[in-house]
Amino acid sequence: MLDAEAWGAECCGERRDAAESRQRILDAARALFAERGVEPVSMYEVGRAAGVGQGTLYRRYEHKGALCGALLHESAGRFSEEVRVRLEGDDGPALEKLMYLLQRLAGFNEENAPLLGAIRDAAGGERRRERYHNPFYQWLRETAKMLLEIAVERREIPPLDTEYAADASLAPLNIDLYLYQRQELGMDRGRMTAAMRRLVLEGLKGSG
Amino acid sequence: MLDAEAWGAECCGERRDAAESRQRILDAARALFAERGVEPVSMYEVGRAAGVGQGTLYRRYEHKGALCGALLHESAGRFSEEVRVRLEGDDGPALEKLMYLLQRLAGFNEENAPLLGAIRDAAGGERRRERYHNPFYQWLRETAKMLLEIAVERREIPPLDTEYAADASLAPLNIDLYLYQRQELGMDRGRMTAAMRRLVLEGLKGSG
DNA sequence: TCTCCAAGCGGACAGTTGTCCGTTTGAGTG
DNA sequence: CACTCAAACGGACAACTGTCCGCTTGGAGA
Repeated sequence: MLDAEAWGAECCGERRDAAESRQRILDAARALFAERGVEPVSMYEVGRAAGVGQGTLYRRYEHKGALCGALLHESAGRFSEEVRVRLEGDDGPALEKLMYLLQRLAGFNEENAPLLGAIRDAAGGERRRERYHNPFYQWLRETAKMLLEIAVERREIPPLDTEYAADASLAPLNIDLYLYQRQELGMDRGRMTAAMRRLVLEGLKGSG
Repeated sequence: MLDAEAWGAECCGERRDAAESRQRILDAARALFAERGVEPVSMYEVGRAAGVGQGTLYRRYEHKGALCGALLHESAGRFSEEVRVRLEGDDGPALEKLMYLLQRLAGFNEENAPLLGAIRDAAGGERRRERYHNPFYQWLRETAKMLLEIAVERREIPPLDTEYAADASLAPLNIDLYLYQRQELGMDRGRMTAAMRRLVLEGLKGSG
């Protein structure tokens, strides 16, 4: 499960001054991001606006991606909880549930595009591994894999490499491609959902 | 077609001093990258090693991604040429040809991982669009789309949204996911190829 | 050959990231 | 309350990106 704290929430035994710094950083970031968007705001500015030194800022959030992750925490928790509830029931085909996951993920991309973009940008160079090696993606991956395993068990689909198939199913929803399709290519959500549905449920060779 | 120059080769009417600078920059970059890897080398260092000022360096290559693109030029040209030749013949199913494209792309990732990673890293923030809006990806995309259209025409597969399907087929081969699967998850190429083949040729529901 | 100027040059610079380190402080313990 | 020290603080700092701008130069035309 994707627990609280997964992507950078408050830790537990925080000293009072530390908690206050954290809150001031988050408030300042929220305000600046709301005013000017996420991308053009630097960590330097956040620190200045929050009235904390560089050391304090980076001690709490070691890069902009971590800060954005913390801001995304609530939204991500809601998302994973809603998905959990829907998947819990024993009703309906597992592939249908996988489609639900993917559609909800598209919605999550839509709602949180700027923060997700910033998180992605921050995970470059020596932080490349964090792009996939993070609790949120791990949860997506495990959930998709589980659904595919159930689908195989129930003979909805023949056996296949569920681990690879999970990554492959999620890959078209990576934030960069998603934004490219939406903003540059002008695809609408309905079209993308329909096309994705076709590919997931029928594959290329499906009955159309 | 992916022409020369697509990703940043020499331009045509270059002044002699400019050509010399460009060559020195490329030589210095190649040497530094070979010695220490791509990621930890900064543009600043490349400029210093090449003996050119910042202005000259950035006039030629406006960011590290562009420099890496230029270094990749030859390899990318070879790749697209080889694919072109294979696809030219009128023989065999279009889906087989799509698989060929994807497998060769996996090989391209493998051979050029560090440069591709650096290019990706450089395309963040206000340069997000360049991640997909570049001649190389456009060529991949158009090629995949064309093969899917042929497959539909020839009744290899039922009609579908070829544009979306092209992006979706290429998405699992994005360099970040590819490296994660290879390096973090320890998947081997054979497994990935087999799993991809299954998904492309049969879809999830295929005859297994 | 001389003139001219667009193209090219380099280095200073502002703004940023992320680290380091000496100083301060909050919260347990006696 | 006084003591202690790990935790937290802030600001200086080195390194880097990308821009700007005044100076230089290759090469085209007279």
